[in-house]
Amino acid sequence: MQEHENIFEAFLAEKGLKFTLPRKLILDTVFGLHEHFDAEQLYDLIHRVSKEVSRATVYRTLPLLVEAGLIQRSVRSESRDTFEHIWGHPRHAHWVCKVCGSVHETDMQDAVRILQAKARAQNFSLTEINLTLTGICWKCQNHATESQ
Amino acid sequence: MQEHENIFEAFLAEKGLKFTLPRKLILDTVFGLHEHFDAEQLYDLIHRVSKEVSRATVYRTLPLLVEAGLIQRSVRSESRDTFEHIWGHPRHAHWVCKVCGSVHETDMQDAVRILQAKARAQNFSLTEINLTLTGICWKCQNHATESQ
DNA sequence: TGTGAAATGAGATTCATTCTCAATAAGGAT
DNA sequence: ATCCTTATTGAGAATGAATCTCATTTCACA
Ligand SMILES: [Mn+2]
Ligand SMILES: [Mn+2]
Ligand SMILES: [Zn+2]
Ligand SMILES: [Zn+2]
Repeated sequence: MQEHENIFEAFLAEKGLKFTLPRKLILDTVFGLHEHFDAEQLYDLIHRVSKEVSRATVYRTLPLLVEAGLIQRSVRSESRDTFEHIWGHPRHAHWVCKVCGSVHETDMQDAVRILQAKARAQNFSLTEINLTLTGICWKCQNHATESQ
Repeated sequence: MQEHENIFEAFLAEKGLKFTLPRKLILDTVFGLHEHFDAEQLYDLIHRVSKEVSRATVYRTLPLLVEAGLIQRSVRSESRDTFEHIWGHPRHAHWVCKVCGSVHETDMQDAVRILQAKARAQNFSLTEINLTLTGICWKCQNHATESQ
């Protein structure tokens, strides 16, 4: 059994909930992915493997995974909520280009340290950090320059 | 004429758009507010003063204000997009308590400096910073302790 | 005052997400 | 193994924020 399964099972047990097959399938698919994803993409992916999980269960399970600290909401893409796993992944910031829509990631350990100190100072028990930087990427700036 | 009006008018002119009465009403209401708001709240507020602005125009104007750099999307509240003005306001981080839902703000000039340096280093033209920290506030932690 | 483009309002539409509820599955107790 | 209670599920209906449509109005400028 993989560690994220242990974590989720323990989390569910704590709340008197069951580690069912649909929940296991969803969890494993999420941790088999290494990109941001939304509920619909996840539902499609699971369906390639098995027809066992309904859309409703996908939508119901995602908030449980968030609560368990395994995933977090990420940059909202168009009109959909997106997620990414955080368990086992370093904190990173998202740089969103408002021209081409690309999303880059960078390390943010230095900023994280500052924020964690701030959280301690005000007695805030910090679990998620969501840092999104919006602007124009270097590629799109170059395009703008060329076309002048 | 207030400065945000000048900025918006210049922005619109640049794009061949007009600084109309509905847009002016929306802008002034936004800058008369000093809290986070969503489109519906804004629409209601404007309606107390005048029946001149439709819901559609509110929804259409908000992205223009974002593009003009006057407001930005903020912490998503329930299912609605929320906004806050940024022009004339220092950057701040949002601390969201996942128990009571409260949203606190703190200064983040130090983190901003780090991020701006990072943006320069990778040639990213940075216009918006959105930093949301999720966890449990000190009040809710105390409640949890008391009830044990 | 006339012209063309931009803007608007009312309401229809979209579509991601949540909800409902009857049917199942889990798993502890006996 | 069988009961029993409670959690879970799937299918589809419902919700509702946001967007779109399009006929009408306003604007800027000549
Ligand atoms: Mn990411
Ligand atoms: Mn704020
Ligand atoms: Zn770009
Ligand atoms: Zn709280």
